[in-house]
Amino acid sequence: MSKPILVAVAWPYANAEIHVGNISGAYLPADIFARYHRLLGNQVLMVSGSDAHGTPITVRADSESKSPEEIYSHYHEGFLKLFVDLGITYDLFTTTHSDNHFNVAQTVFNRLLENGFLYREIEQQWYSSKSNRFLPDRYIEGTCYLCGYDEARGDQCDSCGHILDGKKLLQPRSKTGDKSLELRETEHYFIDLVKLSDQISHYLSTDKSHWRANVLKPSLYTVDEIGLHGRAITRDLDWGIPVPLDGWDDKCLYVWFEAVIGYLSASIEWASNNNEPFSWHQWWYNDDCLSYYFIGKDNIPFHAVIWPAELIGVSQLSGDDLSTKLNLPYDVPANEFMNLEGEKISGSRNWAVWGLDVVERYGADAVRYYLTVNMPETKDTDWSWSDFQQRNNDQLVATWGNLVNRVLNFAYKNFDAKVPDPKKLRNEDQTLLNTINQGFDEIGRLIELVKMRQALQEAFRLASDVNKYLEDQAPWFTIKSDLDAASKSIYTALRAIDSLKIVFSPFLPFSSEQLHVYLGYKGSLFGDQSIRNVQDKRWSRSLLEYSHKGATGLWKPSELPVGQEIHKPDTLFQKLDEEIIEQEMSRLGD
RNA sequence: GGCGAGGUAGCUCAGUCGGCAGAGCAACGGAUUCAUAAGCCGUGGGUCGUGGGUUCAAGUCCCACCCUCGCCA
Repeated sequence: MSKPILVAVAWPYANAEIHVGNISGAYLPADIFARYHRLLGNQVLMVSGSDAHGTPITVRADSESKSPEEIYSHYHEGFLKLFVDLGITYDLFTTTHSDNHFNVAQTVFNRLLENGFLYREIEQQWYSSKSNRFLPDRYIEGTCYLCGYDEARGDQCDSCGHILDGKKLLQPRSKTGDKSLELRETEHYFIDLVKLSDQISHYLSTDKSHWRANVLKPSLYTVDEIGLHGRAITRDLDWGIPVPLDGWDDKCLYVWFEAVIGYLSASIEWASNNNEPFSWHQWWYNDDCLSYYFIGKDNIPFHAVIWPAELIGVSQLSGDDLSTKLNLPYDVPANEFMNLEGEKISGSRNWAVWGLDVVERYGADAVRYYLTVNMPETKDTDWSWSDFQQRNNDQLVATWGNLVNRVLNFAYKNFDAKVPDPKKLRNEDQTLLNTINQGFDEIGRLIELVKMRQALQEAFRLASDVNKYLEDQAPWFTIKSDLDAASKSIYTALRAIDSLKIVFSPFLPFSSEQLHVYLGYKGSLFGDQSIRNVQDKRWSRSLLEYSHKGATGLWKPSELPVGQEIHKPDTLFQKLDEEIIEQEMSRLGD
């Protein structure tokens, strides 16, 4: 039975490059999950995009004398390249800066307004009479009203550490030195989370036993114990999505409100790009669809509370008259953070391992491997270069890479580069194959529970079982006296690695594809990724797509044909010299 | 200060319903050679942060405290 699965992945904010912590936290587990479900034959829709709007991007644009669009485009292009190089197979990776997303976000706003979940309120904000605009707190500096430090930021004082009310700063000025600031009243729309809080509470209390405690507990606590309060969803800002009301077009939707709508808008865009404009209903108006949101822990409140609130409040998009309401998240398997050499990753201090950089130097699968065995599923974990080098050599290369190499080489050299005919298999052969067949169920179950590190560990256990089997059978010995026994052993080992190729493929897709070729298969396990440019009414932009067309991989044990030709093998993974530890360490820091 | 997460082998981490402390790597010993000096067999290694409590039995449940990290005041 083929099931629709929505794989919703955190939207990277387009004012910084992606580092290994971001990858390990959200993008990689999502890809493993999506690839596995595609191999099972489920209908996967994996979407995300660049989060392009908001104040941090305008701040950066100002400081670099560029337009916000230039900033966002620069990082967006880098994201696309990284996801291709690393094999993160989004069916669509788009952007919030698109006609489609503007339309959907504005529709959501209007719908919430119609349904009575928005209200207006007047608040005070700093206004620059020099540049004739409101300035968000992040733009403001001044003297701390608590400790007198004269370079406090609008949201926090770096001297005394207190969170500040930006409106109380003494001698306020903008980051660019503008002192013509005054408090002015401005009106904004708020989402009425109080009105929605019973439904959120009910949602979070019903059938959530599969949710991680680090996601469910704080969310329930916020809703049931602290209580929700209304939140402003508009800002005085010109880089963003205009509020779709007469007289409000100088204000924008607040970025936290509109970016999460991207999951829905990207699904709609995907459907439209594929000329099936309503096919997204299958993932959004369908009780049978399971939607998984892969995010980091910093995003939990937005995905476990606010996004469900928006969906409940919207109920259905205007004009849709269907038997179900918009689907709420089935699971939000948020990960903790990955640190680097024991310290928090920090782009500004150059304390980071950048995705594009590390994939270029060590290859996608080596990086995917290390990020999976070290995935912060239950607590913060640490990227250590010494650990990376050792695990690469002692596990990835030694256990799996070497197994493939020894089996393929033996068959290539001693059996005329063909899969030998085992005739009838012995008990010990069948026992090994049975063990591996059971591995499909066990590893699949773990992936479905989003326990990726345990799943990969099980896969390695199977590789180790094959190594043991080879030691027991010693075909390099029997081939001298009993060719039939050696044939049975090598046939069994080939079939075992052919199965393991599938088991490893969600984690290590590139090397599995390579092994697929070495084993003499035509075609590929997965489909293709491609980047292309599209022309909106207002903007030209690029997006990343994945097509599963032509993919032949299936989540089931090998049926390796006897006599199939084996290609001359080469190593799947490279050993790393100890020197890289020192080299990489010296790159860190300023 | 409040909330949350965490503290288990040299390192990275599992540990479900309370039932004889586990895995991988590292270390040490052994047999072997098809393979990227790889793989295989075996061994050692722990006051489960500290102190109390409940229990026939506590890494696990309860209380207090110490330390680390994060979020919020």
